[in-house]
Amino acid sequence: MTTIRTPARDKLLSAASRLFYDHGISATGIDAIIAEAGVAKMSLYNNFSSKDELVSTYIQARHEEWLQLYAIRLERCETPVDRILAVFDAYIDHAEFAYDHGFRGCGLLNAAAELPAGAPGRATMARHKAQVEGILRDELVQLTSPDCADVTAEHLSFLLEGAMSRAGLEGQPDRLHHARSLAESLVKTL
Amino acid sequence: MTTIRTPARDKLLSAASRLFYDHGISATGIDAIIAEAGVAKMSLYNNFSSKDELVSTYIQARHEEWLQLYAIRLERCETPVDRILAVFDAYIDHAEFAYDHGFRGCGLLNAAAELPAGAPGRATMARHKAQVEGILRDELVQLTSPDCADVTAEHLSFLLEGAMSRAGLEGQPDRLHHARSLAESLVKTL
DNA sequence: CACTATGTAGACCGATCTGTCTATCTCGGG
DNA sequence: CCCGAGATAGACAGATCGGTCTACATAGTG
Repeated sequence: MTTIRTPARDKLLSAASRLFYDHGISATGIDAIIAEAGVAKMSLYNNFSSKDELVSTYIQARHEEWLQLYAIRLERCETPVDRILAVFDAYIDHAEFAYDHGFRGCGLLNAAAELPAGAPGRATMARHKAQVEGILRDELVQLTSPDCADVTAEHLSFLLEGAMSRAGLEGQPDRLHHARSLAESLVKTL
Repeated sequence: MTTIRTPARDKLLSAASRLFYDHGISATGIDAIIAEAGVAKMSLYNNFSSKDELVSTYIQARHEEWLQLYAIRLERCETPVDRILAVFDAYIDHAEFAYDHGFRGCGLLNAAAELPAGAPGRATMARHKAQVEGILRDELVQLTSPDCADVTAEHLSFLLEGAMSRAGLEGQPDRLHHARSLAESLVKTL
């Protein structure tokens, strides 16, 4: 089976990713997506049942995209401190990747901002951020007590998300580098 | 001149504030705003030239709203440490005020998430966050060296914004209280 | 070759969007 | 008392939205 599979779905998802990130979700219409993807409208509805499903897929893809970015950084790590700072590096990678065509901060957080209070999508984002905090805590317990690891993991998460927000507003990743050095000195005193 | 002024504008602005915060900006239509305000459509266009101008006014109002919240907290402060923690308290006040009808994090950040990369509105938000950081720095210089004040003000800003993001995703203000205690122990070691 | 998967172009639908306009009403001040 | 400012309800316009449908093209597999 040498099937090349369907490229239309991939073209749609990557086009939607660009547009959703750059302009926001509800500001991005179906017609803009299929034009960017260079694909017929029916190809969208053959691969996704609705725009909502495309949005959900986009959110899921962004989540896995970050995990991938982190996995790459992880390969070159040896110590727990390395692996903690690799989380910050992965955020920086994401920022610098988006920098050319308009850095706007965390795509997941921006997407969440367009969802009403009870929406299931918001819980997905909360879980993603909790997972990042969990990664930090898992490394920190190798360096200190469980209680201190909990507190410090949350502290580092605040540094990450806070710096990402500020960096997104300013359109440049400097703040994330500052957060990384704050994290470094914070972790090295444990 | 005992003119009561125009109440329609105020009704519109407060209705728009609620809806913009709860459901997002582009998800909130003109018709929903005038229905919530209990006002005719022409009253909107007599007071605002377009939805965009209403949005700008909303953003400006949210900014001043926070300054007001902070000013109230400030009255009961005596030391620089008090005034630093009052910033966190003002954030908590905002969170708990919104908690009943669906807390969704910082209204300004959520609004920024719907604006494209170069939009002037995003610069307004960046300035607001820089102003908060400036308030923190102005208090910190009374406690430590200017260089250390710079670094610590940024650190505290990250704690604020990071905790606000996490709290917004989770729909409850716990994270902000955690950020406040982190800030407290951070500042007390200066 | 013929079959089937998938993709294409574009007309089309009903709903909703922002914004305009008109005609009427209400009410405080001179 | 009367006038004018501001508010009202609602029809209306033009654009855009998400989504459906049809008819046709293409390409890999038996």
